[in-house]
Amino acid sequence: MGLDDRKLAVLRAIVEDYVSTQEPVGSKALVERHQLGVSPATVRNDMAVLEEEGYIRQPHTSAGRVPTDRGYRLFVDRLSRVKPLSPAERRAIERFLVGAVDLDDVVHRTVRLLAQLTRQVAVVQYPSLARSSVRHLELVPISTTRLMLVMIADTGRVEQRLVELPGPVPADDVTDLRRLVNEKLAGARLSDTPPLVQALVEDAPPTLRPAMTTLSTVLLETLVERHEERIALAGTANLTRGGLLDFQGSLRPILEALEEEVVLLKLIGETEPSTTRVLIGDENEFDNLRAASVVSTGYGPGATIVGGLGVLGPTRMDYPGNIAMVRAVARYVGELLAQN
Amino acid sequence: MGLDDRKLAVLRAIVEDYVSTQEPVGSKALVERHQLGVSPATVRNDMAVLEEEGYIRQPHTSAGRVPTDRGYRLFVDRLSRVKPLSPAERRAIERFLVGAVDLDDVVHRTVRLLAQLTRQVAVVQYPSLARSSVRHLELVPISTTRLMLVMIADTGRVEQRLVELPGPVPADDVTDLRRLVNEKLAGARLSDTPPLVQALVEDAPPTLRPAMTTLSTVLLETLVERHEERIALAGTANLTRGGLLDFQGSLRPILEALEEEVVLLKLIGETEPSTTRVLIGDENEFDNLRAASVVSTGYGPGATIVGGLGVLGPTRMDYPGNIAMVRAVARYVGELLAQN
DNA sequence: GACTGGCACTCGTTACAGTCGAGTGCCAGG
DNA sequence: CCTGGCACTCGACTGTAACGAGTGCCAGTC
Repeated sequence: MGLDDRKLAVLRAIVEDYVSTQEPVGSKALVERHQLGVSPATVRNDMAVLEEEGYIRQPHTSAGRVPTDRGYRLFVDRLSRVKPLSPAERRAIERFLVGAVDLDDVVHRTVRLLAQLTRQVAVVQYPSLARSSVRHLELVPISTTRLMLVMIADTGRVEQRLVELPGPVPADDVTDLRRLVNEKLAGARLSDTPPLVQALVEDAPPTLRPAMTTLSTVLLETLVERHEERIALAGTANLTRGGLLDFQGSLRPILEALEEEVVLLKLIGETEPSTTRVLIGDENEFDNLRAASVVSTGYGPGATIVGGLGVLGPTRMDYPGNIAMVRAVARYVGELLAQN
Repeated sequence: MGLDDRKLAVLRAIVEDYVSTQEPVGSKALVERHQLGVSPATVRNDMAVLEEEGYIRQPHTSAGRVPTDRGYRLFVDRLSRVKPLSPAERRAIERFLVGAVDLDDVVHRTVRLLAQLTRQVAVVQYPSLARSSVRHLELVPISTTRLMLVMIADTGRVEQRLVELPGPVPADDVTDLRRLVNEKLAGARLSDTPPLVQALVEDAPPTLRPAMTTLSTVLLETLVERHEERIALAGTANLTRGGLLDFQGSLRPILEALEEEVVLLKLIGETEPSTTRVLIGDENEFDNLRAASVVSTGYGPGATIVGGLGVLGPTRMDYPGNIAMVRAVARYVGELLAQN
C-alpha cells in the first residue's frame, strides 16, 4: 500500500497550506495554489487514500482535510526541505547574542531570541552540571559554624550551598579545607566526583575530618545526586496566537506543563544523539502536551553537548523553519560558550 | 452625596457575590443571600445611586450589576474585613518552606506556595542587590588574562561576572587584589560602594593599578549601576481559571506583561511603605494589565525590606484572602531569611 | 420621608427552522 | 488512470420567536 510521489506531494501541500492558513484545505484550493498538474477529482482520490492510511483527517464531513500527527511525522521525516535562514534572521541572531556578560545573560538572551525568531515558546536548559567540570571551589565563612560553598563550573555555572558545620572551625582550617578540595576536585567532571570526594574524607587530617565529612555530604547530595538542572523559558504569549483554535480552546494544560521543570527537561534535555529531535503531538509522554509539538537539540562548545534547547508550539507549526532556527541558535550559542 | 451604611453594605454584598459567583448580581439574589433587611426594590434604588457614583455598572440593560475598579477600591479601603488564614493554610506555609537549601530554593518554593495558596499568578523578587551588603568577593583565575568575579551578598545572593584583564596577571597579584577588595568592600552596602571602589583604584599599588581599574569598572557597571534584579514567577496556569470571562477573552497582553521583568519589578518592587499595596485595574501604569489587579508587599529579615512579592489576577479576585496570604507568606519568608 | 409591591419594559440568551455553499464520494466516459 | 459531472452531507450563517432575569418607576403604606 505504498504512497506514490503524487500522493506525497499532496500531503506536503496539505501540510504547508494548513500551517500557513490554519484552515482545513480542500481539493479545489489545493490544485489552485500548487502545480500538481491534475484535477481536483484526482486529488480527492489521493486524499481518500491518505485518510485511509491515517495521514490526514476531516474535522467534519463537509470540511477540508487536516494533517494528523502521523501526517506531520511523515512530512518532517521525508517531505520537508531544509529552509535556509534569511540574512535578516542571521543578523538578528548575531546581534542578539553579542555583549552577554555572564551565563545567565547568555541563557536569557538565547531564550528570548529563540522565542522571537520562531514565535513559539522557547526553552533553554542551563549547561548541565553533570556534564560540567569543577573549575574552582570556594569556601566563604559566614560564621564560625557556617560556610558558604561556592562551586564554579567550567561551563560558567556557579552554584552555592550553605554548609552547617558540626562545630566551630577556625579560619586557618577553612583555608586548609579550601586547598584540599581544590587540589582533589578542580578539573574533575562532576559525574566523576563521588570516589574523589570519598577519598577526600578518608585522607583528611583528623582535625579537619568532621568538617570535611559534612562538606562532602553537601557536595554529593546537593550537587551530584540531585543534579541541579535549571531552565529558562520565554514566549508563552505566543501560545495565544492562532486564537483558540490550537490547543482545543484551553491553554491551561500547556501552561501547567510549562511550569514543571521536570517536564521541560524531559522534552529538551534528552540529548543522546547530537541531531535535532522533533516530537509531534502525542509522541511525547505527557497528556497535557498532546496538542503540542517540540523541536529540540543539544548545544555545547565544540562537539560536546552540555545542555538542550528548543521550542514548543501547536502541532500545526512551521517545522522546517523551526528546525532551522533551533539548529542555528544552538550552533551560535555553542560558539559563544567555546570562547570562554 | 454621602453613601449611608446600607448602600455600603449593598456594595460589599455585590463585590462578595460577584467574586464568588463570577456573574452579575441582581437585586433579588442579593436580598436572598444577605441579611439586608429590606426589599429588592429598595436595593434597586441603592444600586441606582451606587451606579451613578461609579462604583458599579451594568454590562447590559437586562443584567445584574458588576463592581467597577472604583467599587473594588472602596471595598478594599473601607469594606473588607481581614480574613484570618485557616490552620490548614498556616500549616501549608510552614511545610512548604522548611528544608530550603539555598536562596534559589527559598525563592522558588515561595513563589510556588503563593501561587498555590492564592490560585493566582505569584511573583517574588529576589533580595535586591541595592539593599544588600557585600559579604565576600572572590576572584577565580580562568586564564592569565581572565578572572571570574564572584560576589556573595549577605542576603544570600551570589552574582558572578567575567572580567577581561588588560594584560596577564600572576597568581600572587590575584591574591593581593582579592585581599584589597575584600578589606575595602566587605560589609559595605552595595549602594554605598561607588566611592569605596573609587578609593580602591586610587590606593592600589602601581603594578595592580590596571587590573584594579578594569575590576572596578565591572563591579560598578554590572553590579551597582544596572542593579541586577531577579524575579521568579509561578502559577500562570491560574490565569485560565474562570474561562475567558476575565481578561476579556485574551490572555495575550497579560502573558506579554509577565515576560517583562521591568514590568514585574514596577508592580511588586516598589516597596516604599512597609504596608501591603493593592493596585486595582487601571491603577497600574501598564495598558496590558488594565484588566488585572496586583496585591504586593515587601519582605525581609526583621524590619528591613530587601525585596517584594505579590500576586496578580483578575480584578475580580478575593482581595481580603489574597492580602492575608501575601502578608503571611512575606512574614514567613522574612523569618526564614533572618535565620541565615 | 423612607420603604415596598406591582407592573411594564428592555434586552441578552436560547431554540428552531431555513438557506447557503464548501467539500466530498462516486460513477461513467475518455 | 485521470477527469467532469452530480447528488449528497453538514457546518456556518440568518432570521424569528419565545423566554426570563433584571430593571426603573409609580402609587400606596407605615
